Amino acid sequence: MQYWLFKSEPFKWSWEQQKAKGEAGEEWDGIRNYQARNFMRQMELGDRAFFYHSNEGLEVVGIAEVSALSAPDSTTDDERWDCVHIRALADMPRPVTLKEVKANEKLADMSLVTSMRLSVQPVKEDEWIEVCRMGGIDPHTLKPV
DNA sequence: GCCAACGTTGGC
DNA sequence: GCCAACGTTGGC
Repeated sequence: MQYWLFKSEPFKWSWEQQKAKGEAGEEWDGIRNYQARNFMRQMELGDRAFFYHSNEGLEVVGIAEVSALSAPDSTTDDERWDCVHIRALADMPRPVTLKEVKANEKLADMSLVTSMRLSVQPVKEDEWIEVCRMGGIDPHTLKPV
């Protein structure tokens, strides 16, 4: 399994809206960046992802999973762009802020810190575990700890 | 609201 | 293929 991070500005598409979609999940449309698109093409069903609120909030608010493989983005006719679907799995019992991530030496190489503007990012396994620990969630059961 | 970082576009 | 201009992202 691979790990990822999706950024969204909450006034455009929030974690609350994502959760409201439930099991059905939702298309992660609107990505117009090659790097982000390429990461989505690498995703597999069941890959886990952090849901991060940018601009407002600036924190990881929940955990989602990839629920559909990358396919043409329905919001454009431009063949270059495709995207996955994701489904909300669990709230972060304690949202992990960007400030906390930056303050944690173990997360110094995390894309959230080093590639600030990238909206879909890979997360290494040890980073995944560390952010889960900070957020008070068990990375396996997704239950609060 | 500002502005730095950075990706994309287009002229040459 | 270079690089200046421009647009967008996102933290502050």
